[in-house]
Amino acid sequence: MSNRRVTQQDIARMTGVSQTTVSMVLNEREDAARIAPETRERVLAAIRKTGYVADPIARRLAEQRNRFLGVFTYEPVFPAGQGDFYHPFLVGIEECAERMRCDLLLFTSAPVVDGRRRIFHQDNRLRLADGCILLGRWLDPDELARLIAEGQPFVSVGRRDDAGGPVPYVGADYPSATAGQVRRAVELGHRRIAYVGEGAGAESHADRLRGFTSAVSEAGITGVHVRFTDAAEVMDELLARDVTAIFVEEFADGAILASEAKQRALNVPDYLSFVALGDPTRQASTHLDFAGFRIPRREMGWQAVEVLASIIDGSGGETQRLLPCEPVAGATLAVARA
Amino acid sequence: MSNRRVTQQDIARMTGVSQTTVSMVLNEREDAARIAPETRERVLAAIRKTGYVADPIARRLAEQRNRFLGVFTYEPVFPAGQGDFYHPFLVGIEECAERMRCDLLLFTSAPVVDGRRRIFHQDNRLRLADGCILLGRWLDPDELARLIAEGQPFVSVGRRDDAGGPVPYVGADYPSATAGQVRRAVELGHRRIAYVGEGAGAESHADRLRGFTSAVSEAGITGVHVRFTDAAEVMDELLARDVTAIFVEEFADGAILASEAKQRALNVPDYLSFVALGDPTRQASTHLDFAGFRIPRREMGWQAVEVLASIIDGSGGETQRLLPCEPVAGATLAVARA
DNA sequence: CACGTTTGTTAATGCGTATTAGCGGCGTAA
DNA sequence: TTACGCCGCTAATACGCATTAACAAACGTG
Repeated sequence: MSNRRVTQQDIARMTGVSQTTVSMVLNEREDAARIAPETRERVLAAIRKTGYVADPIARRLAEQRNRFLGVFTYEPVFPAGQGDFYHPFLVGIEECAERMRCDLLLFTSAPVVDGRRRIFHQDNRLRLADGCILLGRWLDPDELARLIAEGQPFVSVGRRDDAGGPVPYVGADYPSATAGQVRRAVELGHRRIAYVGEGAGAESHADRLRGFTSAVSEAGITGVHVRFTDAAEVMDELLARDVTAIFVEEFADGAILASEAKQRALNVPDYLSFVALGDPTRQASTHLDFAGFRIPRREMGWQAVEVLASIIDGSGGETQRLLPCEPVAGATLAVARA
Repeated sequence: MSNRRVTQQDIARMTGVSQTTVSMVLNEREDAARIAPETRERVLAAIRKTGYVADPIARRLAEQRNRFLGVFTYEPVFPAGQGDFYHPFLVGIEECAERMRCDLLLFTSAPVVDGRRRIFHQDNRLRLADGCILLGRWLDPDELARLIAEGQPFVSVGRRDDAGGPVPYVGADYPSATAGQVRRAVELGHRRIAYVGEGAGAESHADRLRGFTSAVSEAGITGVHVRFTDAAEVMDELLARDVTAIFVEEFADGAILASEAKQRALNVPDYLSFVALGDPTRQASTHLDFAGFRIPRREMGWQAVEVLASIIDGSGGETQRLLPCEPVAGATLAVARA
């Protein structure tokens, strides 16, 4: 028995019609050609019997689409560690893809160079999909620029700066969310607050710092920006600057700083308040219920697929969306100490 | 300006050679044909100038294989809930697929009928992949039989009974692992032990009970099989039967029964020992460190891809593998009470 | 000089699909 | 009777690449 895939030609031979007729029946092209109901039934019967499915590769070559949505991540899609940051995005992506009757193609074949995957390489398979979702804290601007230049349909999950053109994205509105937390702190009497983190590099970090800075200046209070290095060192500096509330870019750093505070017998939140600007992205163990906000990751994944679909079928519409983050009251932000 | 992609034909025209020559240069087919170094350089120069990349679609069409591995699950691949049972399998699958330079195709488009997805349906896209990994506690025997009958390359993660023929699988050796735990209990003086669970239906359940039963009879002790209904009810029965150790098929049921024991002030493990036959598959919160074994889920995923690859390229070899489970000492199995 | 052999290149073909142009046969109106 | 349109279907082609067979030219070898 031949292991070859069944083709339209096979179906055609079985039913004594031409390959064209089989294609017509499959695509229900009533406009292009009429098929006698009797013939159509014969063809359909053969298709059912053999379990024939159109080869997506050939189909894409001929008609330029195959109902595949590509998913590219710089790290493995299924991380071995816990605290899986990508997971909620993928839940949303899968849900929307399912609704659109598309299959998900994970580009696991992308080779790793210098510790991370690359979109463009010798055997670039990106075009196997109709369009592509890009996931990752940071995306290489050069690769983004090339995607845009080549006109490949894609959407980034997370806001991206222009890269030789506007980048389609569905991101979280970090500036507003961060500013909201700053205002909350101000209402609670905080007048000297700190931002601990890079505040640069990845767009998501820059956005947080931007929201922080503008809200601080608007409220007329003092904002301090400190990079995270060593817990003791950072804490020394923050205390020296008489800060009453600490905004951490990374949840995990917040957990570390809070435990440092505990070691020094500084009460959280009475002496020192904490705000975590988003969900944990790294493994972080803490019993604290951090104040901050929740990134709508599932919704972001869902909407990214929506935007991608609109790009693919050229229906236009806004290709850059910022989604609001849900504030979390938490238990680490209290009235500022006297 | 035309937005069309650059093709080999374009390169050929630019350099005054044939499309074949361009293809030869690209694939470095020294064996098939020799290219003059001077010609090769001219072609390469044009390629560099235009930034040409081979169209993967056309390439796969000519090569007659996709380098897609399909992944089918009856439930969504990315479950919304925590305690994600599939995840470790997928980690292994992805790792191996990456090594084989294959992409993963998730059949998210499979429609849900009667509360679960089906492999076979109107618009069956299974053949889109070169081969397919099947994931799930339970697989429909009819669908398995059809897969075999149609000669579709596939591998099940988890042992499956014959379905009109031997089913290729990579499973966990539940009988041995369970028997090992029984022997451990016997060594600790247990003489009346219970198996709580279905022990039938899914192969993984039947396998556990089989291992339990044979080890019990081999040791000449008394084994009791009880289905899990209501915690109090089950506990009544087990105590009435004077059981000293409880083997639970489902981790979550073990957690429930242990808390029932605690309510009755029965000490675990001194009065009552517990063995969980595998990792949690449902959400289960417990502070107990259960005795039992660990299912090598990641390894199973990895090896399933290996077996699938050997089936696809027809290199033969064993298509049914059982992997050993790592015993876990835990803290719930102790010397039997007097 | 007839006859291989090696070298560099190309024409032709196939992969599986969608699409376009058309072809006979038939009925109907001019 | 001719002209025209409709019906049901098919031949031919394009898509971009890889592969195979073949070919022309240069180069020995007896």
